[in-house]
Amino acid sequence: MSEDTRQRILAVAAELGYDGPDPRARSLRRGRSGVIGVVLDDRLSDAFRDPVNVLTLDGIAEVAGAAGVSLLLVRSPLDDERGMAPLVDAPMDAVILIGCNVRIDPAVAVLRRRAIPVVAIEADVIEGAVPIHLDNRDASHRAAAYLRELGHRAVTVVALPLDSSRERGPVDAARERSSTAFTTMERLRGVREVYPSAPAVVTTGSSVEEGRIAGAALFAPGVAAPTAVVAQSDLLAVGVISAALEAGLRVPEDVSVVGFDGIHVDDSLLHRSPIRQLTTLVQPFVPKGEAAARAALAMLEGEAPEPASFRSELRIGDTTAPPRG
Amino acid sequence: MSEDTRQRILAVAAELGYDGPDPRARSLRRGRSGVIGVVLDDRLSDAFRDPVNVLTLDGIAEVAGAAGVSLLLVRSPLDDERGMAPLVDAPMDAVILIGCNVRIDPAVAVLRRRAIPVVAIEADVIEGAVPIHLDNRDASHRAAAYLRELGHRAVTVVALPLDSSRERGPVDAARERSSTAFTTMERLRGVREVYPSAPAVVTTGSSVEEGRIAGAALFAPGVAAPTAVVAQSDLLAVGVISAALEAGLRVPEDVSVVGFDGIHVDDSLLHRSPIRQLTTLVQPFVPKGEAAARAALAMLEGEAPEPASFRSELRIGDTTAPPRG
DNA sequence: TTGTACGCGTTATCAA
DNA sequence: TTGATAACGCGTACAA
Repeated sequence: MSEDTRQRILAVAAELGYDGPDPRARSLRRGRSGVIGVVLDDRLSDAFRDPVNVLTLDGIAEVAGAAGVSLLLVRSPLDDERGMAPLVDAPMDAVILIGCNVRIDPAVAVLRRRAIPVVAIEADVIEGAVPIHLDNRDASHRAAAYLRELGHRAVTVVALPLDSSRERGPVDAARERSSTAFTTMERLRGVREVYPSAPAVVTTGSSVEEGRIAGAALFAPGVAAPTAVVAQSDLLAVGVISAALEAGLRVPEDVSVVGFDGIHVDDSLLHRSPIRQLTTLVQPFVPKGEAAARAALAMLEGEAPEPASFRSELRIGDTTAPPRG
Repeated sequence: MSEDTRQRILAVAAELGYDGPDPRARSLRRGRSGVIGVVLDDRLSDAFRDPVNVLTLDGIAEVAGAAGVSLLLVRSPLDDERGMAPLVDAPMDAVILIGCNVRIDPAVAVLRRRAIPVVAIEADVIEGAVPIHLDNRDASHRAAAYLRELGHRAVTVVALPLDSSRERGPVDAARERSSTAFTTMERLRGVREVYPSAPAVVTTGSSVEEGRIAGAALFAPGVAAPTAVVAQSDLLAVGVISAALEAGLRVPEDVSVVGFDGIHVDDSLLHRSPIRQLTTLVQPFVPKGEAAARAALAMLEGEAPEPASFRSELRIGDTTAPPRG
């Protein structure tokens, strides 16, 4: 356009107090909002307390940020119909599901019909969602196999939640069958492949405190304590260790503990013991998040998304040893 | 409407594959998107690494979540004109600025004209923004006064970034004057009220590694080392301590270190020393975030927002002691 | 109770 | 290069 016209327009615009395009109208017209939704399972304030989520977000943010896309944090829809509102009402071009234990098929169905791309991290197979996979089952199998090599026979699993009800306590066949938490079940199955009858107790979430509670029950006087515990997260593992120490047991001499995740663990209780490094399965959080974001962006561009698969490594620390006697 | 009509409508809707209201159109028409933007200063992936941001987000998420509002994470606009795009393009009903060192007045001006409420946490006075205040200056003053009581004379400040350029190195009058980082300057001024000529070195951000780099320079052989260091964050303090230990100095016998924030600190280097608790200024992150979110929600409802002011407490740990001799 | 028309602010298209 | 017009999908107000 001519400089003349340009100036005239700018003048009128300024006079009218025009502040540039309105994002709402723009996104209506273009069908794009420049926003990727990230669905977290917990209350956001809980989610931020779990390094697993934060590290995964880290990877997602890295890729999304570079593409000029913002992240919308949404809590996983409750079973409640009305609870689905935030997910359905929020303007998003794509959605990434992080560790969703809750069954959110109905919500995903809505997103599908809207042609909103969905990427699912470590979820069960979801029709129409691009999977980002982690070898939860195989990795747990390897950890269990390691304990078997050490000579352990009595192994108990301290598990993540089985479903959104989040009841604490021992896992029985019925609860297992009705579980909606894919990651929890995969990790449990991996251990059962080595220890078919290993008992499991479920917690209400991944935290040191929950691990401590579960551990306190395991190491209570008068109960036959396991010689090894497979915790389904590092936070739980730290809690279990702490409960063991409080019960007067030594780790790893009296009881071995394995974790999962490979986060940077900090707990003062550990530091009062000679333990320096947790035996755990180290998973690649950041690359996982990056892959998820890349898949989401690819789908936005109409390209074929790339499913991705990641592998965890067993890191031998000093919380595992052969059983006594 | 009659049941008859209702059924007919539902039938047609299903037939046409209607999936409920489109969020984009709905938000255009209603002028609301149900989204609060949270502006962070760093790349999001860096921001997630800083517990300060995470804890503040924690508080925001708590309140926002309860109100059914989602959070949109946006990176602070670069000085670059084009860099403002994400902030201006994203559909948001209100904006919370977290620790913005960069001068974002232009962006805020746009938001103001759009009548988008702005809440600023620990920012300099911004026209039209509701302030959430922390006693950075007074708190730093108290920490410095404590060092003075102990008898320290040679105190150096290890500072957060002064501006978006983020150049490492000593702070001179010119750089101080041109600083855009309000929090950094307030904390520095607090110390200077007690030690008017205390030298300061600036880092590129709040991290253990940056603290280590700054500390390494302070404790280099042949340089007159300070007897006390005021670090402007706990992460920096940990780095400084670690550098001191590496330089063969004992903390607090040879050098005292004060932090800021009161986060849960974890660093294996510390645990190889007898240090158990950092002397630091503990600030109420979560309440601060909650207050910010409440202010944002209030403005959305057209109510008068409540500015808030928070106070930090000096927590005496074992990283401070009288100077030698 | 039901149907219809308009406007929210853009952007895309087409004609001049 | 410029100007006019339609359509995105919803909510609301008004008329039938």
